[in-house]
Amino acid sequence: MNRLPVAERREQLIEAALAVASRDGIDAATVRAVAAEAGVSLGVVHYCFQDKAELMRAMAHAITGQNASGSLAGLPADARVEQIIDAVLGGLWDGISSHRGSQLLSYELTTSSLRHADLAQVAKEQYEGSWTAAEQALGMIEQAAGVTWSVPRSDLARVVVALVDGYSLAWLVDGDDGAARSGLRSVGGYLATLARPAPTAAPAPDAPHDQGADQAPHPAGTTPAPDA
Amino acid sequence: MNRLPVAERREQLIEAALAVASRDGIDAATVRAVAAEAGVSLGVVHYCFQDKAELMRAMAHAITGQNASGSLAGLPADARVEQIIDAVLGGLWDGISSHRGSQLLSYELTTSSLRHADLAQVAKEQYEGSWTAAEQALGMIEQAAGVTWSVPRSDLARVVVALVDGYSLAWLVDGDDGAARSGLRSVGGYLATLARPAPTAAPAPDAPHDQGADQAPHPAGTTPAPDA
DNA sequence: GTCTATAGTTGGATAGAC
DNA sequence: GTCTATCCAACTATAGAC
Repeated sequence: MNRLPVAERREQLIEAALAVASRDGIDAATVRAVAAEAGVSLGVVHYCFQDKAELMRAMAHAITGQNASGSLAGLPADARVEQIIDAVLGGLWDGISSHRGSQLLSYELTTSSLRHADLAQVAKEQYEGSWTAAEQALGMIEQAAGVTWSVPRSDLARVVVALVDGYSLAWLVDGDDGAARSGLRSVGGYLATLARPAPTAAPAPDAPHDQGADQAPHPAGTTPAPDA
Repeated sequence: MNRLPVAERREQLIEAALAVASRDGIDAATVRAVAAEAGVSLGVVHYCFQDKAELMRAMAHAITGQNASGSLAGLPADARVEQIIDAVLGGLWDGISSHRGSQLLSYELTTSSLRHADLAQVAKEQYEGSWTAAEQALGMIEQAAGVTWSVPRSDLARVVVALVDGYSLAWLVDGDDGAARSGLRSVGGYLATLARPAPTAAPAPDAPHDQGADQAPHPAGTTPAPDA
């Protein structure tokens, strides 16, 4: 109905695609369905996007962008490593569990990307983004808690992403929010195990680093409580 | 051409479906494609299966079954917990990484199951099977190493499955086998952290117990998603 | 039991009117 | 720029010949 500039029309269609695909699955996000969702006619979509793959790529780009944005709000300023890690993982999980459809769509996009050459870049961008975000979060934890990690940050980021992915999938299947939360909490305890007091610069003023002590590879003492 | 009893024909078609879907993706596993792969005509498939969903369910059942089969061969008899865990995770990973298509198909099946009521049971069965297999594997490690876990075995099973899922997804995307292996190894160290010497029975020095030849084995896959 | 033929949908993409 | 109309391909499913 309304005549819009192409750029705005594209945004509108991307949002419509996101709505349909999150709600009904990636297979339901046909060009027709997206057009209907946006209230435009079929031809409009093909006018704005070269083909369906380009629309899907744009949708994927939009969803990874929004995932990256809503994560690290205010960290607890003065707190022990465990608490900070808990807060970060908790916030992350809140973002995931409150958007079930989007989360499932993300996995659908990943698998589709791995099968169709048209979308080959999508999965790589998703994980590049996830790993980078996790690394940044780990960096923020370092600063906030006055610690460094005893393993390379990139390796740790990979563990975190893998865990969150794994727990997300399980939660999508069985819907057990409690199991996911307690599982993540217990893993947070493991992460805390890998933290060491920062060597050079003075740790945060009001966060004495009694934590983590100097431990060898397997500190049997600090086991993550698997559930609470 | 050949006239086969329905049961055998079904087996043949299930294998054809598995071949097509592993190779070209779940969307490519159309009734036509499966019929062509099996070398039969279109009608035959509809004669053996009520509809496409039933074929997909049968295929899913077959893939979770085969995932369950190929896992815990001989464990190292006399070894420390770390080594035993390493061997189990390593064997598990070998099974996964040598069947990329099947692994990816598992995730496709999970997401499809979560979207289509026809396949609702598939994902639940996949994870029930994975969790059970992981618990059994943990039990075998307990016996082989003479330890018990300091957290409930079911919680631990969930962690293991989540980690393997997460690393599998990442590996499907970036193909970095080394990162997956070293990540799993480091996680194995974490698991060892949770082992305690078994209280009652003496931890027999050399393989005291029967190897579970009839055991169902490991975690199969699911799907991926990016996180924040 | 197996095949051919075909019905009946649905989806991607384009042409051309306005 | 937008809409209608249409083409063409692929799919599920069934009917009916053999």
